[in-house]
Amino acid sequence: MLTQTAIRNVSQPATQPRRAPPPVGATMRGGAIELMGACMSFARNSEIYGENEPADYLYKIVSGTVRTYKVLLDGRRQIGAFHLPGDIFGFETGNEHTLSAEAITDCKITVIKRSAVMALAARDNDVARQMWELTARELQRVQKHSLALIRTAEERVAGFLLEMADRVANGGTVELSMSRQDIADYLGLTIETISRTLKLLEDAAAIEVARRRRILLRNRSALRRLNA
Amino acid sequence: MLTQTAIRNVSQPATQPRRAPPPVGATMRGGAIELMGACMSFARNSEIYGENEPADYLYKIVSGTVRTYKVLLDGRRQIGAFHLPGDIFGFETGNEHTLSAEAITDCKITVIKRSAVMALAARDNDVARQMWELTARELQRVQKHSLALIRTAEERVAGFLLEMADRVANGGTVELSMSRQDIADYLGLTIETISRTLKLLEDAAAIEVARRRRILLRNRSALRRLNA
DNA sequence: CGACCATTTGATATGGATCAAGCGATGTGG
DNA sequence: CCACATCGCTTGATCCATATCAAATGGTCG
Repeated sequence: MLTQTAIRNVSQPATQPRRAPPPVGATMRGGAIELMGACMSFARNSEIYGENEPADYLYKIVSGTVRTYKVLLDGRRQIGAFHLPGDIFGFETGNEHTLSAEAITDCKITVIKRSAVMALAARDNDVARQMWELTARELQRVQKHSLALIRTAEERVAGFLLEMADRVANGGTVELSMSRQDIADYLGLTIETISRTLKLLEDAAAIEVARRRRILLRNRSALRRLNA
Repeated sequence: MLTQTAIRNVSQPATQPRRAPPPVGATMRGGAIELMGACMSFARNSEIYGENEPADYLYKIVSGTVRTYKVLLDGRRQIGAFHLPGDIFGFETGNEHTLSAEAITDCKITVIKRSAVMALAARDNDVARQMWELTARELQRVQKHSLALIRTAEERVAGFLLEMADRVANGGTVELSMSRQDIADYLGLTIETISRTLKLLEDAAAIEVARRRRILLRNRSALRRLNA
């Protein structure tokens, strides 16, 4: 049984324990940091961590989608990122999370103690380098996203679809795991604008909305043109 | 003699050589990375590096202000960051700069070969750690900025003033080194909106525009309220 | 089948952009 | 030293993209 909360609300405690039980450690294998924590499950819409909580763990997604976000005083929500299988999230500069994280779909996530990684990084500077690269890659993603936020609705949506296509595309098909509200809060638009813009792109034969969350990219260069 | 170009134009070659002559090396001193490059001068509005150029150097500002930015196909310019004395900029994940950098005022900048830092980081993982922290801090700054971009004009301007106050404030006085156009391109607004919003804040007794680029913060909590 | 929610669609409102002067510093050439 | 040009900024009038408000629709799940 899954709790299905109104998206605008603070998510409820889910069927899964909200807090990570102490996971074990980290090691290097095949050039990548292997996370050796417990593999935990998170139910749809459950909180993984909250803003301002101590950032004691790193998270690597095995399956499912995660959103990180911030809620302003007046209730507006800004989604900072969508994380997909393979992505590592939750690392911070300081000791506290600056955003909250929630499971968009049911998720399996490997959790690792941050202190373990830090200790490893202090000894093995290959690990340190990888953490740096991870951070740098994230920096570039956020930088790109912040550029996107000054653009028109059409450009933002086109850019979003191309981004998702790069990450989850199966041929020309993009299967979206997030709602229109999530997309809106990611792009700084409203659901109505998302909806209308998708139709606009469809009318322009750039995409096809097959099922609500299944988008077919019919003309990527048209989308890319909007993205320059 | 300083070239004073229209801000919307590509900046011209200045009196100073645009490309860095090979600087020397890096070392650790007192827990911070000391940049041992040539200390170069850049004239106002001269280019420090361009988007897509190889990122062979890191830059540390001794004096002056720098903007990093990107110009979209249609001519819109987005400023990614303002860098002030003490700031290090120009480090990238990849081998190319993703933004261009220009001197807003005449600048003195210490330049260091990236390869030297990387080599040092490979041996000394204290250096590696510092580079990581630098990147992480930058990530947080960009994340904060991208949050700002979905807000109202008033909130963005208030946030900008508070940010600058933290960085350059002399008591309640903020001396801005950048033009209204720079601020506009940083906040994703127009100069007209910047101007009107400043007046709005002035009418609300939150600030006082003493000289055009000298802003007095009269009521920070009012500004902070806008920034929640 | 029926209820609920996510999404779409339509009508209207509005914040900020755009277009167009006007103004006041700063610098320049006469 | 002043007249004038220029540039950065402000102010005003209008426009437009997107938000907001309000139904209608349709997919999903009990």
